[in-house]
Amino acid sequence: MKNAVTKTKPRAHSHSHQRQEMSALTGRLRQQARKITGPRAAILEILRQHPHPLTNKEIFAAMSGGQCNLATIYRAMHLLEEMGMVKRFDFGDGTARFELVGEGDDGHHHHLVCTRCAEVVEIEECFPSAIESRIAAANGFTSVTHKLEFFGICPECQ
Amino acid sequence: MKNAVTKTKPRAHSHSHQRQEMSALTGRLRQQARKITGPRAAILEILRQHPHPLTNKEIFAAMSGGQCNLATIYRAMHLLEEMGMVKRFDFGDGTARFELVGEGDDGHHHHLVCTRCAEVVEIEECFPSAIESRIAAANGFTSVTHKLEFFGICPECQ
DNA sequence: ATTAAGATGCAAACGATTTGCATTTAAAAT
DNA sequence: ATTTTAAATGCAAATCGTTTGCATCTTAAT
Ligand SMILES: [Mn+2]
Ligand SMILES: [Mn+2]
Ligand SMILES: [Zn+2]
Ligand SMILES: [Zn+2]
Repeated sequence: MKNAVTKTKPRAHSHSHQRQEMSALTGRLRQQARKITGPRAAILEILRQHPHPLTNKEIFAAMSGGQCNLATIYRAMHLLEEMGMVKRFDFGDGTARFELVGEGDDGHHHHLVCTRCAEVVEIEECFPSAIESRIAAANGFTSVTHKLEFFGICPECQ
Repeated sequence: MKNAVTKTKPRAHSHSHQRQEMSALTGRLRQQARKITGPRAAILEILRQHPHPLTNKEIFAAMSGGQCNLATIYRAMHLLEEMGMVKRFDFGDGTARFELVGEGDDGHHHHLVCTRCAEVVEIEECFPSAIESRIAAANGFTSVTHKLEFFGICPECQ
Protein backbone atom coordinates (compact mmCIF):
# COMPACT_ATOMS: atom_id res chain seq x y z
CA MET A 1 0.00 0.00 0.00
CA LYS A 2 1.51 3.33 -1.07
CA ASN A 3 1.24 6.52 0.91
CA ALA A 4 0.42 4.93 4.21
CA VAL A 5 1.67 7.98 6.04
CA THR A 6 -0.47 11.01 6.71
CA LYS A 7 -0.77 13.06 3.59
CA THR A 8 -2.85 16.06 2.64
CA LYS A 9 -5.58 14.90 0.38
CA PRO A 10 -5.12 16.67 -2.91
CA ARG A 11 -7.79 19.29 -3.45
CA ALA A 12 -9.81 18.38 -6.50
CA HIS A 13 -10.62 21.59 -8.30
CA SER A 14 -13.96 21.86 -9.98
CA HIS A 15 -12.18 22.01 -13.30
CA SER A 16 -10.01 18.96 -12.91
CA HIS A 17 -6.41 19.98 -13.25
CA GLN A 18 -5.00 16.65 -12.23
CA ARG A 19 -2.98 15.51 -15.21
CA GLN A 20 -4.72 12.95 -17.31
CA GLU A 21 -3.04 9.73 -18.30
CA MET A 22 -1.85 9.78 -21.86
CA SER A 23 -3.51 6.40 -22.38
CA ALA A 24 -6.85 7.84 -21.34
CA LEU A 25 -6.44 10.61 -23.87
CA THR A 26 -5.47 8.38 -26.75
CA GLY A 27 -8.25 6.04 -25.75
CA ARG A 28 -10.81 8.76 -26.20
CA LEU A 29 -9.48 9.39 -29.67
CA ARG A 30 -9.62 5.71 -30.61
CA GLN A 31 -13.21 5.43 -29.44
CA GLN A 32 -14.15 8.02 -32.02
CA ALA A 33 -12.26 6.19 -34.73
CA ARG A 34 -9.63 8.87 -34.88
CA LYS A 35 -6.00 8.03 -35.41
CA ILE A 36 -3.27 8.45 -32.87
CA THR A 37 -0.65 10.29 -34.85
CA GLY A 38 2.67 11.82 -33.95
CA PRO A 39 1.38 15.37 -34.07
CA ARG A 40 -1.66 14.55 -31.93
CA ALA A 41 0.36 12.72 -29.34
CA ALA A 42 2.77 15.65 -29.17
CA ILE A 43 -0.07 18.13 -28.80
CA LEU A 44 -1.77 16.17 -26.05
CA GLU A 45 1.53 15.72 -24.26
CA ILE A 46 2.14 19.47 -24.28
CA LEU A 47 -1.38 20.28 -23.13
CA ARG A 48 -1.06 17.68 -20.41
CA GLN A 49 1.81 19.53 -18.79
CA HIS A 50 0.38 23.00 -18.94
CA PRO A 51 -2.13 24.10 -16.33
CA HIS A 52 -3.17 27.19 -18.28
CA PRO A 53 -4.61 27.75 -21.75
CA LEU A 54 -2.11 27.71 -24.62
CA THR A 55 -2.30 29.33 -28.02
CA ASN A 56 -1.71 27.22 -31.11
CA LYS A 57 1.52 29.05 -31.67
CA GLU A 58 2.64 28.29 -28.13
CA ILE A 59 1.86 24.63 -28.65
CA PHE A 60 3.79 24.76 -31.90
CA ALA A 61 6.74 26.44 -30.19
CA ALA A 62 6.67 23.88 -27.40
CA MET A 63 7.42 21.15 -29.91
CA SER A 64 11.12 20.45 -30.04
CA GLY A 65 11.93 20.19 -33.72
CA GLY A 66 8.82 21.34 -35.55
CA GLN A 67 7.21 17.96 -34.97
CA CYS A 68 4.33 19.10 -37.09
CA ASN A 69 2.85 21.84 -39.17
CA LEU A 70 0.98 24.73 -37.60
CA ALA A 71 -2.04 23.98 -39.75
CA THR A 72 -2.12 20.51 -38.28
CA ILE A 73 -2.34 22.01 -34.81
CA TYR A 74 -5.25 24.17 -35.88
CA ARG A 75 -7.00 21.11 -37.27
CA ALA A 76 -6.23 19.06 -34.18
CA MET A 77 -7.61 21.71 -31.86
CA HIS A 78 -10.86 21.82 -33.80
CA LEU A 79 -11.15 18.07 -33.54
CA LEU A 80 -10.31 17.99 -29.85
CA GLU A 81 -12.74 20.81 -29.21
CA GLU A 82 -15.56 19.00 -31.01
CA MET A 83 -14.76 15.89 -29.02
CA GLY A 84 -14.88 17.90 -25.82
CA MET A 85 -11.28 17.09 -24.97
CA VAL A 86 -10.15 20.69 -24.96
CA LYS A 87 -11.92 23.93 -24.12
CA ARG A 88 -11.39 27.11 -26.10
CA PHE A 89 -10.82 30.38 -24.24
CA ASP A 90 -10.76 33.93 -25.46
CA PHE A 91 -8.75 36.52 -23.56
CA GLY A 92 -9.77 39.22 -25.98
CA ASP A 93 -6.46 39.54 -27.79
CA GLY A 94 -7.66 37.93 -30.97
CA THR A 95 -5.87 34.64 -30.34
CA ALA A 96 -7.61 31.47 -29.23
CA ARG A 97 -6.27 29.53 -26.26
CA PHE A 98 -6.90 25.90 -25.40
CA GLU A 99 -6.86 23.89 -22.24
CA LEU A 100 -7.19 20.16 -21.76
CA VAL A 101 -10.48 19.11 -20.21
CA GLY A 102 -11.00 16.18 -17.89
CA GLU A 103 -13.22 13.28 -18.87
CA GLY A 104 -16.82 14.11 -18.07
CA ASP A 105 -15.92 17.72 -17.33
CA ASP A 106 -17.30 20.36 -19.68
CA GLY A 107 -14.30 22.55 -18.90
CA HIS A 108 -16.35 25.60 -17.99
CA HIS A 109 -14.29 27.91 -15.79
CA HIS A 110 -12.63 31.30 -15.78
CA HIS A 111 -9.28 33.08 -15.50
CA LEU A 112 -7.69 36.13 -14.01
CA VAL A 113 -5.18 37.60 -16.43
CA CYS A 114 -2.52 40.21 -15.74
CA THR A 115 -2.80 42.93 -18.35
CA ARG A 116 0.90 43.79 -17.93
CA CYS A 117 2.69 40.44 -18.01
CA ALA A 118 -0.09 38.10 -19.11
CA GLU A 119 0.23 35.87 -16.04
CA VAL A 120 -2.82 33.65 -15.75
CA VAL A 121 -4.56 32.43 -12.61
CA GLU A 122 -7.20 29.73 -12.72
CA ILE A 123 -10.40 30.89 -11.05
CA GLU A 124 -12.83 28.69 -9.16
CA GLU A 125 -15.68 31.14 -8.95
CA CYS A 126 -18.38 31.27 -11.55
CA PHE A 127 -21.22 33.64 -12.36
CA PRO A 128 -24.04 32.88 -9.89
CA SER A 129 -26.38 30.47 -11.60
CA ALA A 130 -29.39 31.92 -9.82
CA ILE A 131 -28.77 35.27 -11.47
CA GLU A 132 -28.08 33.65 -14.80
CA SER A 133 -31.35 31.75 -14.61
CA ARG A 134 -33.15 34.97 -13.84
CA ILE A 135 -31.56 36.65 -16.86
CA ALA A 136 -32.51 33.74 -19.09
CA ALA A 137 -36.10 33.66 -17.84
CA ALA A 138 -36.55 37.41 -17.97
CA ASN A 139 -35.68 37.38 -21.66
CA GLY A 140 -37.22 34.10 -22.67
CA PHE A 141 -33.86 32.60 -23.58
CA THR A 142 -32.98 28.93 -23.07
CA SER A 143 -29.65 27.14 -22.85
CA VAL A 144 -27.98 30.20 -21.47
CA THR A 145 -24.32 30.09 -20.58
CA HIS A 146 -21.59 32.68 -20.31
CA LYS A 147 -18.03 33.60 -21.11
CA LEU A 148 -16.27 35.40 -18.28
CA GLU A 149 -12.67 36.44 -17.76
CA PHE A 150 -11.09 38.73 -15.19
CA PHE A 151 -8.29 41.20 -15.86
CA GLY A 152 -6.06 43.12 -13.49
CA ILE A 153 -2.51 43.79 -12.36
CA CYS A 154 -0.68 40.89 -10.76
CA PRO A 155 1.45 41.26 -7.60
CA GLU A 156 4.68 41.21 -9.61
CA CYS A 157 3.60 43.98 -11.94
CA GLN A 158 2.15 46.41 -9.45
CA MET B 1 -47.55 70.23 -18.93
CA LYS B 2 -47.23 67.05 -20.95
CA ASN B 3 -48.15 63.64 -19.71
CA ALA B 4 -50.23 64.79 -16.80
CA VAL B 5 -51.88 61.40 -16.70
CA THR B 6 -50.48 58.47 -14.84
CA LYS B 7 -47.45 57.15 -16.63
CA THR B 8 -44.82 54.60 -15.79
CA LYS B 9 -41.65 56.43 -14.98
CA PRO B 10 -39.09 55.37 -17.54
CA ARG B 11 -36.50 53.12 -15.99
CA ALA B 12 -33.08 54.69 -16.32
CA HIS B 13 -30.72 51.90 -17.18
CA SER B 14 -27.34 51.84 -15.51
CA HIS B 15 -25.66 52.03 -18.87
CA SER B 16 -27.30 55.14 -20.22
CA HIS B 17 -29.06 54.26 -23.41
CA GLN B 18 -30.84 57.56 -23.75
CA ARG B 19 -29.63 59.02 -27.02
CA GLN B 20 -26.99 61.65 -26.64
CA GLU B 21 -27.26 65.00 -28.38
CA MET B 22 -25.07 65.26 -31.43
CA SER B 23 -23.77 68.57 -30.14
CA ALA B 24 -22.62 66.93 -26.93
CA LEU B 25 -20.73 64.36 -28.93
CA THR B 26 -19.02 66.82 -31.25
CA GLY B 27 -18.27 68.98 -28.24
CA ARG B 28 -16.33 66.19 -26.62
CA LEU B 29 -14.28 65.85 -29.78
CA ARG B 30 -13.55 69.56 -29.97
CA GLN B 31 -12.38 69.63 -26.37
CA GLN B 32 -9.66 67.20 -27.29
CA ALA B 33 -8.63 69.25 -30.29
CA ARG B 34 -9.99 66.70 -32.70
CA LYS B 35 -11.71 67.70 -35.88
CA ILE B 36 -15.36 67.23 -36.62
CA THR B 37 -15.25 65.62 -40.01
CA GLY B 38 -17.88 64.19 -42.28
CA PRO B 39 -16.93 60.58 -41.56
CA ARG B 40 -16.88 61.15 -37.80
CA ALA B 41 -20.23 62.89 -37.79
CA ALA B 42 -21.70 60.06 -39.84
CA ILE B 43 -20.26 57.42 -37.51
CA LEU B 44 -21.55 59.14 -34.38
CA GLU B 45 -24.95 59.60 -35.97
CA ILE B 46 -25.17 55.88 -36.74
CA LEU B 47 -24.01 54.86 -33.28
CA ARG B 48 -26.49 57.29 -31.76
CA GLN B 49 -29.42 55.45 -33.26
CA HIS B 50 -28.34 51.94 -32.43
CA PRO B 51 -28.96 50.55 -28.96
CA HIS B 52 -26.68 47.57 -29.47
CA PRO B 53 -23.00 47.18 -30.38
CA LEU B 54 -22.15 47.52 -34.06
CA THR B 55 -19.22 46.11 -36.03
CA ASN B 56 -17.15 48.45 -38.15
CA LYS B 57 -18.53 46.80 -41.22
CA GLU B 58 -22.08 47.36 -40.00
CA ILE B 59 -21.32 51.01 -39.42
CA PHE B 60 -19.81 51.17 -42.89
CA ALA B 61 -22.88 49.50 -44.40
CA ALA B 62 -25.18 51.86 -42.53
CA MET B 63 -23.67 54.80 -44.41
CA SER B 64 -25.74 55.65 -47.41
CA GLY B 65 -23.24 56.18 -50.21
CA GLY B 66 -19.90 55.03 -48.86
CA GLN B 67 -19.53 58.30 -46.99
CA CYS B 68 -16.09 57.19 -45.99
CA ASN B 69 -13.45 54.53 -46.20
CA LEU B 70 -13.54 51.47 -43.97
CA ALA B 71 -10.04 52.24 -42.71
CA THR B 72 -11.31 55.60 -41.54
CA ILE B 73 -13.93 53.87 -39.43
CA TYR B 74 -11.29 51.67 -37.85
CA ARG B 75 -9.24 54.76 -37.05
CA ALA B 76 -12.24 56.62 -35.72
CA MET B 77 -13.23 53.77 -33.43
CA HIS B 78 -9.76 53.67 -31.95
CA LEU B 79 -9.92 57.37 -31.29
CA LEU B 80 -13.40 57.24 -29.81
CA GLU B 81 -12.41 54.30 -27.65
CA GLU B 82 -9.35 56.11 -26.30
CA MET B 83 -11.53 59.11 -25.57
CA GLY B 84 -13.99 56.90 -23.74
CA MET B 85 -16.80 57.79 -26.11
CA VAL B 86 -17.37 54.23 -27.26
CA LYS B 87 -16.92 50.87 -25.57
CA ARG B 88 -15.52 47.85 -27.38
CA PHE B 89 -17.27 44.51 -26.96
CA ASP B 90 -16.20 41.04 -27.96
CA PHE B 91 -18.84 38.41 -28.67
CA GLY B 92 -16.18 35.85 -29.45
CA ASP B 93 -16.66 35.78 -33.22
CA GLY B 94 -13.43 37.57 -33.99
CA THR B 95 -15.10 40.86 -34.84
CA ALA B 96 -15.07 43.87 -32.57
CA ARG B 97 -18.32 45.65 -31.78
CA PHE B 98 -18.77 49.18 -30.52
CA GLU B 99 -21.42 50.97 -28.57
CA LEU B 100 -21.72 54.67 -27.76
CA VAL B 101 -21.08 55.47 -24.12
CA GLY B 102 -22.75 58.24 -22.15
CA GLU B 103 -20.74 61.12 -20.73
CA GLY B 104 -19.27 60.10 -17.40
CA ASP B 105 -20.28 56.49 -17.94
CA ASP B 106 -17.50 53.95 -18.38
CA GLY B 107 -19.82 51.83 -20.49
CA HIS B 108 -19.25 48.65 -18.50
CA HIS B 109 -22.16 46.26 -19.05
CA HIS B 110 -23.03 42.95 -20.62
CA HIS B 111 -25.15 41.28 -23.29
CA LEU B 112 -27.18 38.18 -23.92
CA VAL B 113 -26.65 36.98 -27.48
CA CYS B 114 -28.68 34.43 -29.39
CA THR B 115 -26.31 31.87 -30.88
CA ARG B 116 -28.79 31.13 -33.66
CA CYS B 117 -29.88 34.53 -34.94
CA ALA B 118 -27.44 36.85 -33.17
CA GLU B 119 -30.18 38.86 -31.50
CA VAL B 120 -28.71 40.97 -28.71
CA VAL B 121 -30.28 41.89 -25.40
CA GLU B 122 -28.73 44.49 -23.13
CA ILE B 123 -28.18 43.10 -19.65
CA GLU B 124 -28.37 45.06 -16.42
CA GLU B 125 -26.79 42.50 -14.17
CA CYS B 126 -23.09 42.45 -13.51
CA PHE B 127 -20.72 40.05 -11.83
CA PRO B 128 -21.10 40.53 -8.05
CA SER B 129 -18.42 42.99 -6.98
CA ALA B 130 -18.05 41.31 -3.60
CA ILE B 131 -16.96 38.11 -5.28
CA GLU B 132 -14.73 39.99 -7.68
CA SER B 133 -13.03 41.73 -4.78
CA ARG B 134 -12.48 38.42 -3.09
CA ILE B 135 -10.92 37.01 -6.25
CA ALA B 136 -8.65 40.04 -6.58
CA ALA B 137 -7.56 39.92 -2.95
CA ALA B 138 -7.07 36.17 -2.91
CA ASN B 139 -4.59 36.47 -5.75
CA GLY B 140 -2.98 39.79 -4.87
CA PHE B 141 -4.26 41.44 -8.02
CA THR B 142 -5.33 45.08 -8.19
CA SER B 143 -7.52 46.99 -10.64
CA VAL B 144 -9.51 43.88 -11.40
CA THR B 145 -12.37 44.08 -13.84
CA HIS B 146 -14.08 41.56 -16.09
CA LYS B 147 -15.49 40.83 -19.48
CA LEU B 148 -18.74 38.89 -19.41
CA GLU B 149 -21.23 37.95 -22.10
CA PHE B 150 -24.15 35.56 -22.04
CA PHE B 151 -25.16 33.24 -24.86
CA GLY B 152 -28.33 31.25 -25.42
CA ILE B 153 -31.30 30.63 -27.68
CA CYS B 154 -33.77 33.47 -28.03
CA PRO B 155 -37.56 32.97 -27.93
CA GLU B 156 -37.81 33.27 -31.72
CA CYS B 157 -35.22 30.63 -32.40
CA GLN B 158 -36.33 27.99 -29.95
C1' DA C 1 0.98 -7.31 -47.21
C1' DT C 2 -3.15 -4.77 -48.80
C1' DT C 3 -6.40 -1.26 -48.42
C1' DA C 4 -9.07 2.79 -47.44
C1' DA C 5 -10.36 6.22 -44.42
C1' DG C 6 -8.20 9.60 -42.11
C1' DA C 7 -4.28 12.83 -41.33
C1' DT C 8 -0.51 15.79 -42.78
C1' DG C 9 2.41 19.29 -45.18
C1' DC C 10 2.55 23.06 -47.94
C1' DA C 11 1.05 26.97 -50.03
C1' DA C 12 -2.61 29.83 -51.16
C1' DA C 13 -6.77 32.02 -49.53
C1' DC C 14 -9.30 34.51 -45.95
C1' DG C 15 -11.33 38.07 -43.00
C1' DA C 16 -10.46 41.49 -39.66
C1' DT C 17 -7.44 44.97 -38.71
C1' DT C 18 -3.44 48.02 -39.30
C1' DT C 19 -0.25 51.02 -41.64
C1' DG C 20 2.59 54.00 -45.05
C1' DC C 21 2.11 57.69 -47.75
C1' DA C 22 0.38 61.17 -50.78
C1' DT C 23 -3.52 64.23 -50.63
C1' DT C 24 -7.21 66.75 -48.50
C1' DT C 25 -9.40 69.57 -45.00
C1' DA C 26 -10.96 71.62 -40.46
C1' DA C 27 -10.06 75.16 -37.82
C1' DA C 28 -6.65 78.24 -35.84
C1' DA C 29 -3.88 82.31 -37.10
C1' DT C 30 -3.27 86.31 -39.75
C1' DA D 1 -11.02 86.35 -46.46
C1' DT D 2 -6.61 84.20 -46.92
C1' DT D 3 -2.94 81.68 -45.11
C1' DT D 4 -1.16 78.04 -42.42
C1' DT D 5 -0.59 73.66 -40.37
C1' DA D 6 -1.77 69.87 -37.67
C1' DA D 7 -5.00 66.43 -38.18
C1' DA D 8 -7.70 63.33 -41.00
C1' DT D 9 -8.69 60.69 -45.14
C1' DG D 10 -8.39 57.50 -49.14
C1' DC D 11 -6.17 53.93 -51.12
C1' DA D 12 -3.39 50.10 -51.42
C1' DA D 13 -0.33 47.11 -49.36
C1' DA D 14 0.86 44.70 -45.26
C1' DT D 15 -0.14 41.92 -41.00
C1' DC D 16 -2.00 38.38 -38.22
C1' DG D 17 -4.64 34.55 -36.87
C1' DT D 18 -7.02 31.11 -39.06
C1' DT D 19 -8.84 28.15 -42.80
C1' DT D 20 -8.68 25.38 -46.91
C1' DG D 21 -7.51 22.76 -51.42
C1' DC D 22 -4.92 19.24 -52.83
C1' DA D 23 -1.30 15.97 -53.41
C1' DT D 24 1.00 12.83 -50.45
C1' DC D 25 1.50 9.98 -46.41
C1' DT D 26 0.06 6.92 -42.41
C1' DT D 27 -2.78 4.51 -39.11
C1' DA D 28 -5.32 0.71 -38.28
C1' DA D 29 -8.37 -2.59 -40.03
C1' DT D 30 -8.58 -6.62 -43.35
MN1 LIG E 1 -8.01 27.34 -17.11
MN1 LIG F 1 -24.78 47.14 -24.88
ZN1 LIG G 1 -18.84 30.52 -15.30
ZN1 LIG H 1 -19.82 43.46 -15.26
